[in-house]
Amino acid sequence: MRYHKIPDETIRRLPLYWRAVNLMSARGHSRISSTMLSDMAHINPWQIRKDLSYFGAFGTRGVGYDTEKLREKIGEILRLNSTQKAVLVGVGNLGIALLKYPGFKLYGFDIVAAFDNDIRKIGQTINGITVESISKLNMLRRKKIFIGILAVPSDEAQYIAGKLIDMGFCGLLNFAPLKVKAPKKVTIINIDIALDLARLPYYMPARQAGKKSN
Amino acid sequence: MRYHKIPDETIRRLPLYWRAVNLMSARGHSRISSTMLSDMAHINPWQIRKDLSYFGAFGTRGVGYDTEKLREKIGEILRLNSTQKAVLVGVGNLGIALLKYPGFKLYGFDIVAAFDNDIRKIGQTINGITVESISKLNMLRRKKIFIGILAVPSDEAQYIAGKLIDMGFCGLLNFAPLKVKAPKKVTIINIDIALDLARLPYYMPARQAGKKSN
DNA sequence: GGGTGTGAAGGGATTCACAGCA
DNA sequence: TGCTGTGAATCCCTTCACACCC
Repeated sequence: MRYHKIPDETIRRLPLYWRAVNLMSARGHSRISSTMLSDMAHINPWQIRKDLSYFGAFGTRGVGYDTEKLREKIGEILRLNSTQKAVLVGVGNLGIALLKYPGFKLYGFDIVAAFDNDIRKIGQTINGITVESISKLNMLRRKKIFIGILAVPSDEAQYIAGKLIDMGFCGLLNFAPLKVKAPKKVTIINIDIALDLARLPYYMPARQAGKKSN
Repeated sequence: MRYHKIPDETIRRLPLYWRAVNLMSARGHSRISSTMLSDMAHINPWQIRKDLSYFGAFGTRGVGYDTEKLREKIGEILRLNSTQKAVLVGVGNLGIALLKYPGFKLYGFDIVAAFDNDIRKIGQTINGITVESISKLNMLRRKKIFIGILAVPSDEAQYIAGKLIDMGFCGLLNFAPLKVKAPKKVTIINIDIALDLARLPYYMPARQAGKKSN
């Protein structure tokens, strides 16, 4: 397969494969087939094969994929093979949960600093990170960090995002429930918890969802 | 437009419209056009019109949509017009953040109970909710609650989900990074924070993402 | 004129079916 | 035989263009 634009959906699935392959690697499997991956990631085997084939043919026909090679390859594509430093802004309830969240490590993410403008938060140490004042964001300039996690209130999100972008940040994970405006070179991934929850009742049986509350 | 299957993507966008319409309603606009909605939700006007048209024609040509009517209608489709009771299981850092999260209210969600199996958590009151032991989940049976929010560790998620489903829950919001197995009648929406973050470096300029950490 | 509603066209992603190779 | 790799077919969603009605 040559000269093909890679579907966005494929990129969305790759982290799933990465996780499955890592697990298989940890379990000592040196070979892995698309069917095994399918069982772990809950994605059709042909979908997996097609996704992987966008990046070249690194399996062996009749055999499967070499676990380590596949791990290395997916990591290379997603750029997860080396540690990614990230910065958290907003140390509220959500921010604290993120600072303590163990799941980032699996993908090589490391939150190395945290900022807040609440005087009561500044100076606190959470999970080894000491919270700094937002006015000290500038101290990041020479640290070559490009990923920011925004856990600030909606009305501050745009302002903080702007500051980070000015400082050279080009990847933001935004938890505020609004669309942050940014130049095209900056990638923003939004996680809006309530928005996802909001479509749950639609899929539920009518009798159970949407009852008048008594 | 008749007899059309409604695209899943349309359902995914409806909460966005709901939020925009509510905001316009609060601001006192009695009429709203697809262009105005577009500005707020950052979705093309023709996409909005098509999405809405799947459910009938409730705009007025040459004029736009009646704000209240549209609000009522979208709320009816998503079943957000009446308060939705939900239950939280897992009062760790993330669980606490969710209990205090103000964003659910906008969509009419109300967390009415919280459960954990950590003895130190049980009895604590967070945001007006007293944490109960998981062994007391049964007390929900007659309360007619059908939505559960799972903020438990991965290795407990499947077990807890099973318990809730046995009790008649049919909508789950799962934060554990794994696919929970459930009968088809149960809808599970997954939010996997790290998974979303994991594709950020892919979109970033090569020079900035994936550098060997020094 | 102005904004909605919608069939039709276009574009993308998924699924299929099978060729190709160990 | 077994499993990957991939063009082709299919399906689904988005976008367009314009009919329609205020």
